[in-house]
Amino acid sequence: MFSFAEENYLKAIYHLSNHGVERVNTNALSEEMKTTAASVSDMIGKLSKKKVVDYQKYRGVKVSDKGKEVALKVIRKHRLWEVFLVDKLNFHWDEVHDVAEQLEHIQSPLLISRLDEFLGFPKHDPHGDPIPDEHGIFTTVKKIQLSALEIGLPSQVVTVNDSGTSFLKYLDKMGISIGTKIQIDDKNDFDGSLDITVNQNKSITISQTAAENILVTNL
Amino acid sequence: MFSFAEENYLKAIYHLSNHGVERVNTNALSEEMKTTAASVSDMIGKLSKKKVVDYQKYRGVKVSDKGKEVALKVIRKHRLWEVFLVDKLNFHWDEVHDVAEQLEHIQSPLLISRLDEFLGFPKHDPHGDPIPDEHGIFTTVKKIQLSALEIGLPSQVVTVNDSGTSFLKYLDKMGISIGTKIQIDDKNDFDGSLDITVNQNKSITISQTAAENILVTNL
DNA sequence: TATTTTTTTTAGACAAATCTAAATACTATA
DNA sequence: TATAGTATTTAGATTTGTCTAAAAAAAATA
Repeated sequence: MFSFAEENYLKAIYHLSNHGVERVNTNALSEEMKTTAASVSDMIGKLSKKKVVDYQKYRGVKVSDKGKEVALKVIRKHRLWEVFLVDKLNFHWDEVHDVAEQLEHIQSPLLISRLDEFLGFPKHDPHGDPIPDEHGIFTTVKKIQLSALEIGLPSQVVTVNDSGTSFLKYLDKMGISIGTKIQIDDKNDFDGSLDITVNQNKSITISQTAAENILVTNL
Repeated sequence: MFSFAEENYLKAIYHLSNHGVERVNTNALSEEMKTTAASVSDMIGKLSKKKVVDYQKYRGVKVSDKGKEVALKVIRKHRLWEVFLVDKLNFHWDEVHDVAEQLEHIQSPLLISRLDEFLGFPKHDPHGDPIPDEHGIFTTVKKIQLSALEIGLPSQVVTVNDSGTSFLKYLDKMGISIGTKIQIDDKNDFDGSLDITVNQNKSITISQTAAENILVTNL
């Protein structure tokens, strides 16, 4: 039905458009896909002909209802496989992305429903991102950047913005993972770094960059 | 390193050449791959340039040492995934082939070694075929076609030659699976069918075709 | 051994996904 | 609003894997 390349483009468009709301421009997409603007133009033309994106020349692109459905199916598969890798095969959360990028293209509805069941119908992947159900429905909690949290308010880590290995390893070292309770003790204005208390027992300082990539929810 | 198509060709050549012993001719390969002889010629040329097959024009092809290694890796992955599907996701043995054909191309040595461990280092897939270890080594038992078994000798099913759904469903109906004990009571010369006793308690008659596709070992 | 039949290879084309380079459209600025 | 600069698209090529049709080689048969 859809090639790997087409599925990857749909996923990227969906992602960059904030779940299909805004239009995505060609250059942003070429950067995300690590390819040229010309290639993006070509592919968007094809996707448009297949009615999975709404495309207006020079005006960017967004997924159609059908395209959103395809994108969500791929995302569902990606995240379920990530749970499998971490929960069953003892992968570390910074090791799963590349493998899941491959596994997400396996075509077999039966496989995915059985995998979902085998994993106990998880609602979130190892990075805290929600897993859409077979109809593409998923729940979101209201989340803010840790850097935007008020001093003194208790919060809990729900997800991270950067799935790169180096960031995830940094979080490990700091003792921060999905579900970790965090409270800001003080903000250092000169560099934006934050003094925080982790799980009510450990005080550390983290950079502004790190704090912007940690998303928390108020408790 | 190798495309899906290349991996599939190597696997087919290895298979048709009886584990790389004999030369495989173009037509046999085109039938196996469900493609044209011209396409096979093209692909063999590419594989030959990559030194994974030994190719002589008009004289057929066989895998080189390097090619055998690649083929065995793919076969190992295919069979491990089949075990996963049957043991963990409750697939039936006639449902696993198509999905495993996709999963066998996932590239991640870590994934495969972890999967192997998770499955308890299985030695055989659900159809009774041996699973090569990470070095491509696997053990075989001496097996003969059920149709070639002598009357009266006890035997046990080790594998089946035809992994098609209809054959596997037929075996289920007959109460035959990997490990089933079979003894031939009589051979009917006019059509080659066999009267057999299954697991020492059930007498049935099976066709010559079926008997040729069931491989047993003497007990 | 000459001829027919079968098998295999070559030639030329096509679709998918990509690229570079050039052309075009849009945007921002003077 | 004309112009410079940026973003986007088109044109033309390339690679991979496939195809059909034709040519060439090998095998079978008379």
